[in-house]
Amino acid sequence: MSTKLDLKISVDKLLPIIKEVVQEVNNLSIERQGVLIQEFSKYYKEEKSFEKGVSLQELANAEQGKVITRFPPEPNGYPHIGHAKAAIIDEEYARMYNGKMILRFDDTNPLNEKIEYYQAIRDGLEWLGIKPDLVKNTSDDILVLHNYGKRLVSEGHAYICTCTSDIIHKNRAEQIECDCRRNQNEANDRLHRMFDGQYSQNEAIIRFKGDMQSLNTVLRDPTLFRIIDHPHPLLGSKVRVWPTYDLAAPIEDSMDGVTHALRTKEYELRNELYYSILSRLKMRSPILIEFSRLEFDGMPVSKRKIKPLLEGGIISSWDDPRLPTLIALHHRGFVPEAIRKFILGLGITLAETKPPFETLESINRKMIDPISLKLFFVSSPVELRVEGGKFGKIELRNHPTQDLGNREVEIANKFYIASPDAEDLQIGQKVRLMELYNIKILEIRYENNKKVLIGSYEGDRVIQNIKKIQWVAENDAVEFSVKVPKELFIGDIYNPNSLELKTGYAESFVSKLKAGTLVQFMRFGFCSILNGKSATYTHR
RNA sequence: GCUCCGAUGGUGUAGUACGGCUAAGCAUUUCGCCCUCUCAAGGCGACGAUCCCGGGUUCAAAUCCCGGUCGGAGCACCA
Repeated sequence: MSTKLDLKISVDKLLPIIKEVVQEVNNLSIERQGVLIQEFSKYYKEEKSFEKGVSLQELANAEQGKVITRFPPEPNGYPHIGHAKAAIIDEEYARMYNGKMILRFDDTNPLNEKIEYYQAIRDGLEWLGIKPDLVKNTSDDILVLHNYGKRLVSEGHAYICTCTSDIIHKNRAEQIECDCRRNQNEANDRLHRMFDGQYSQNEAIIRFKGDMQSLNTVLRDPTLFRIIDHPHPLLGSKVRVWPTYDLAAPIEDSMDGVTHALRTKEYELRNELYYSILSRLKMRSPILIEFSRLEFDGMPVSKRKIKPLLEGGIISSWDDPRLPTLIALHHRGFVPEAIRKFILGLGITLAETKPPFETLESINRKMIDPISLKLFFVSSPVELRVEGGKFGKIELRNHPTQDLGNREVEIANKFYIASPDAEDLQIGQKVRLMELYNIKILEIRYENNKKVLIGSYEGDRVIQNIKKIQWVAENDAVEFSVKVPKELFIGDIYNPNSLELKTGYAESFVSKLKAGTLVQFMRFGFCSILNGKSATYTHR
């Protein structure tokens, strides 16, 4: 009815009829109602593609209220757009089925984890508006994991291998089982030594009895535990025997009740191992689903590429606007709703592609347009003197259609306009100073080698079809600069011109704004305020 | 090298499990027009895909089968 205008108009006439029908239906038995619903549903085909791009396709074997997903980042760096994809998909599915979503820090390698990163990931998720139903660490379960490992060994599904990594590597390639695997009678003894600290790092590992003949090399007796003598950010040096991802992930997922475990597609080959470990342990197995990684062209996500730039001082921090980290996107002026909509629009695909950053920008632009203060900034300013114009205080609107308040500006006869505009103007041309008045260019001269435009006041009324330009009053101008991020990498190499600095004057009003305020500098672009003197360019 | 995965307009995707309703929807980009005190937003429109290639099955294939090509991943005591 909401889409049929004629019905809408005559709603008061329809109301009695509607009430009658509702009464009639309510008098029927529940069974009868069910039968009728079935019948009627035949006439109403589901509109599948309704609001496409904002909802995910159905999950296999998903029951309302019973779906549990999990987002398992390793706390080894700042979360980026790739993490956002995984986390948003996990959360969206949990929400879609009225289920639960777990945030699990997969912190099983003390060499990589840092306490700082646990927090950075939490902050990133919070910004995205993701509230996990449970937050835990894989390391919380370290003893349980040890027990499962011991069980695998004592039941003959795993063994302690003391071969060198070279030998292991070679045997894998040649599909040969080593003696460690074959001597089951030594297993228990070795097991004790493993956990009693009698082996040193690199001396022994626990390996899964997979299948050395398998074409899937992951199955050729992969490592389940190794010894790492390095303090863990949460457990210190108490623990030396650490599980690998291959062991920890399936057990944790199974124990946590995860029904649908989503991961990126580079894990595809490990699915067989995952299921195999759980079945040897006779544990319930989640459904594994994979999707492609998310990365932008020229904006690498990999720590391998970013860390050198950071360490070399080329990039000063993880929130540099050229980076795809969540904190960078945030500080640059992207809103979390835009990230979510963008990611959901991508869907779950196995195709390895790099979506256009412009699409994200476009979504964001539409979202921030109504909430951005519309202000003036002139880059590479050129002086403009107006004869016959008014002096004194005037009020300017902060947004043409939204109520975002006004600002007061004191004007005189001197202004600055942006150099690209100044270059364009011809003598005799009429142009409007936005929100102020019209002028005519009388003269273009040079004073001390600097261009100065002289114009005359030509009335207040808005004239169609003349150029409208932004301006800053001379006595209201503050020096201002905007950082404009470009592609960090071109192909595989660092782009030295990836950060451009545009300098000029902005209205003094900007110095009153809090960091993070979103503005649109008219005819320049959307920006996020950094402080009273600078901003970061969000996008055009 | 071996194994696995993928392949729809410039880009990202929908559709592909149950072949016809789709010579293919949406978004983005680009370009017009309208609106507008912005180079933004909004409205309208246009350009743009023989659905990687070659065979086959079928009355009918983007959708099924076979064989290629190209791209990605794995072959870690990382996750």
